[in-house]
Amino acid sequence: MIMERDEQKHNEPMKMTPQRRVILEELARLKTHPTADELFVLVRKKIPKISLATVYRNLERLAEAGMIQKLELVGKKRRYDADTERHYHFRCIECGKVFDVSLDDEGALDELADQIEEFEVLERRLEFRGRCPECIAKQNKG
Amino acid sequence: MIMERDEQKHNEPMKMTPQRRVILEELARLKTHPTADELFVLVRKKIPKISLATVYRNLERLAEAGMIQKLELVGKKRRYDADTERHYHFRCIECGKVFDVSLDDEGALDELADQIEEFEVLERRLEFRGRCPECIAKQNKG
DNA sequence: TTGATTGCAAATTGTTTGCACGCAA
DNA sequence: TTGCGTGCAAACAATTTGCAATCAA
Repeated sequence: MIMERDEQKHNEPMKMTPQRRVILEELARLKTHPTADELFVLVRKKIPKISLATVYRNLERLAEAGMIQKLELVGKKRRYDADTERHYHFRCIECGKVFDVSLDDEGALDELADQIEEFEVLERRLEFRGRCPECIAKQNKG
Repeated sequence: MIMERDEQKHNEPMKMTPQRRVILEELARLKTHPTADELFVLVRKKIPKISLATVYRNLERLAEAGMIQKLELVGKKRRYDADTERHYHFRCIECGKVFDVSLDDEGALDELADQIEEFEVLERRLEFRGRCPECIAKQNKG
C-alpha cells in the first residue's frame, strides 16, 4: 500500500518573486543540502536586504509545492534539496555533510512497507549514518 | 560493510542517582516513546524537585551508554525509547503517535547498505509515515 | 574526599509569527 | 485595489550551559 510520492499541491499558482527565484536558483546550484541559514548567506549576496524569515517562508512554500524537498534528517537543523526525485541520504557523523544515496533495489523497501499491516504508509525515510570517504581518509592519516 | 550496533561506550561506570534510576524506570515502563518533557512530567511525580535540565542530561548520558535509544525522528521533538534492540518506527501524521515496527526481512536493508561503497555505514534509520489504524478508522467514520 | 551530578536560571539555537508596508496582477 | 509577499523585530519551542551546592562511590 505504497503511494506515489506526488501527493503534493503542485497546482496552486505561485508568484515568482525575485526572492523566491534566487532561493530556488541557489538551492539548485548546490550539490550540498544547505540549511535555511546557509542558504540565507548565499542569497543575501544577490539580495542584500532579504530577511531570514523570507528564506524560511519560501522554503516552506516551495516544499509544499513539491518544487524542492525538505529533508528533516536527524538533528535539529533542517536541510533542503532541490532534487525532488526519491532518494535517500547519508549523513557523516564527523563532518555533518549530507550525501545523496540512490539505491538499486527500491523494491526491497516496498516489500518492507507492505509488511506493515493496518497502517497506511504514505512515506518512508531511510537515512544512513556513518563516516564519509573524506573523513575516513583523514582518520587513517591522523 | 555493516557494523554491529554496539559501537557505544557501554563500559564507563555510571553513578546511579535516584534521578537517573527513576528516569530509566519510567521510560522502561512506557510502550510509547516519550519526549523529554513528557518524561519530565512523569518523573516529577516521584521526584518533585527534579529539573528538566536533569532529564535532558540523563537521557543524553543513558543514550551514550547504550542503555536507551534516542529516536530523533522527523520533526523537532526528540523521543526516547528504552528498547535498544534494532527496530524501526512508524509515525502517524494525524495524531503524532510513534509506533514500533519490527520487520522480517532485515537482510534487505543490509543489502541496501552494502551498496554504499566507500562510506562506512554505522547506522541506518528507517522511518515510515502515514496513518495509524485508529486514525484511519476515525476518518472512515467521520 | 572528590569528581560526577544536581537545580536553577539564563543563554542558545532554530524556527515562526504579527504587523505595517509595498508591489504585482 | 486587493491581497500575497516582504522585512523587521519580537515571540516561541526545544535544548544546552554556567555555576554553586550536593551527593554517590
